[in-house]
Amino acid sequence: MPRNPGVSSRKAPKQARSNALVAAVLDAAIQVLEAEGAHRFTTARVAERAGVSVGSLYQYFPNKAAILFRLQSDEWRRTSALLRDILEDRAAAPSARLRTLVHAFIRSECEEAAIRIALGDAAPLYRDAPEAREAHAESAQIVQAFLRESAPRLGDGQRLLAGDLMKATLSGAGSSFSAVPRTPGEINAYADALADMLCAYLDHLAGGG
Amino acid sequence: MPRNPGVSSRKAPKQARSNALVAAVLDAAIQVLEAEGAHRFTTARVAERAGVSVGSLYQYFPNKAAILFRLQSDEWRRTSALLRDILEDRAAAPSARLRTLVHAFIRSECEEAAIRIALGDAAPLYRDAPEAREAHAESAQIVQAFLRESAPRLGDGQRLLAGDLMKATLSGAGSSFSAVPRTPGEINAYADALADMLCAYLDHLAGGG
DNA sequence: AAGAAATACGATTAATTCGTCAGGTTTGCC
DNA sequence: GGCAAACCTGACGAATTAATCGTATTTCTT
Repeated sequence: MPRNPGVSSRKAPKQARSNALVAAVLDAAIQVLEAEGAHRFTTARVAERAGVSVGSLYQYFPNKAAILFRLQSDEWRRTSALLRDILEDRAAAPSARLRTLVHAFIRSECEEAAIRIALGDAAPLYRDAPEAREAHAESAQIVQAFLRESAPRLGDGQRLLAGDLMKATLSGAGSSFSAVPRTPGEINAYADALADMLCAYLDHLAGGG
Repeated sequence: MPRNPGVSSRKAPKQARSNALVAAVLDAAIQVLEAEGAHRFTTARVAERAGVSVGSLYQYFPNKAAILFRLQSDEWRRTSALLRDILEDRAAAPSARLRTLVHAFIRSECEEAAIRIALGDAAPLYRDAPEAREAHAESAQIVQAFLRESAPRLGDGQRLLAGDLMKATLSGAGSSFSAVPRTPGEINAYADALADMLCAYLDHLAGGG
């Protein structure tokens, strides 16, 4: 779709003010995205909100997509950390961890729904960037480790498949659910139902694999 | 986001040539979407590909979003029909129907992946149209009827929740899976895994509900 | 065949957008 | 102070786009 001109930093900031500028730009980007939507997200608006000039912005981001990619990238990193923190806690039973994860994930998905929706709308702009692939690999590995522990009798192929499916289910059900504003009660009930489903599947895998 | 100017037909075609024109436009729209992506989907390109002028196009569609909404609407109708055909066939056991549905759905999702991805990318343009709401209600009702039959002991609230969850899972897992090209073998394996998961959940609902 | 209604055309307008570049300003250092 | 590197600025060019409207053509009716 749009070109794929590399989405990494143009140059690294060296002085304090340029670091502050990059931070201000990213902050402003979130605000613009949240307040105006993906459709009105322009470098000019971001620069204005950040209190800098477009020229400065383009000194640290090669194009508009790079800003969006950076935001999405940070988001992915936070999600990976969440996965790791919860799924690697071997003090709790696997199904309990899974349930905790689902609740935490759905809650966070709903809290920042506006940003995530806007970022999703902008996905066509950065989706095909080569830098995007590795981001998913990390969370996939965490899920694999979890499955290796909680369904040890599963073959490698089956485990890869199951991991992909669980990841897709979590993120698909999450974004579908958070597309409309939700009350805390709804969030809890939905997360419980989703946890029921994933736990039932985990049992199925561990048992009759 | 973009205005919400109503997305219904501007006027109904009355003569044969105008009916043909509308059909040609819709056909061309699919081709443009598939060949160029949502990002390059313009009324001018659609009109050119259809062999008509922009002016004619705007006589039957009030704006660009209306064309996209129409395509998505047709897609939703086909999916509803699929749901109904498979889930209402009371000759087969519920879990068998569910498995059949998952296979059919995932296969169809992969067959027309390019269109669906492009249509999804364009979703911000028509998502907020009031006409969109009722489209989902129909498929929700079909799933509710299925659950009323296959998990009769479930309370109304639980059933609504479970139905939403199953719908979200199906479509979320489907679009996530079809985001990359797949071989028939992969499609089968994934559909089986997803069916396993949904069937395990259905058992859970019917049993310990 | 003639008038009315429906349909088709496409140049044009007004708006928006991305990203650049020539030149000014600040910082750090001797 | 004075110099160079880093940094900042914002007007501007080039491109794209959605949708209109005055005019021309076709079809229907009588």
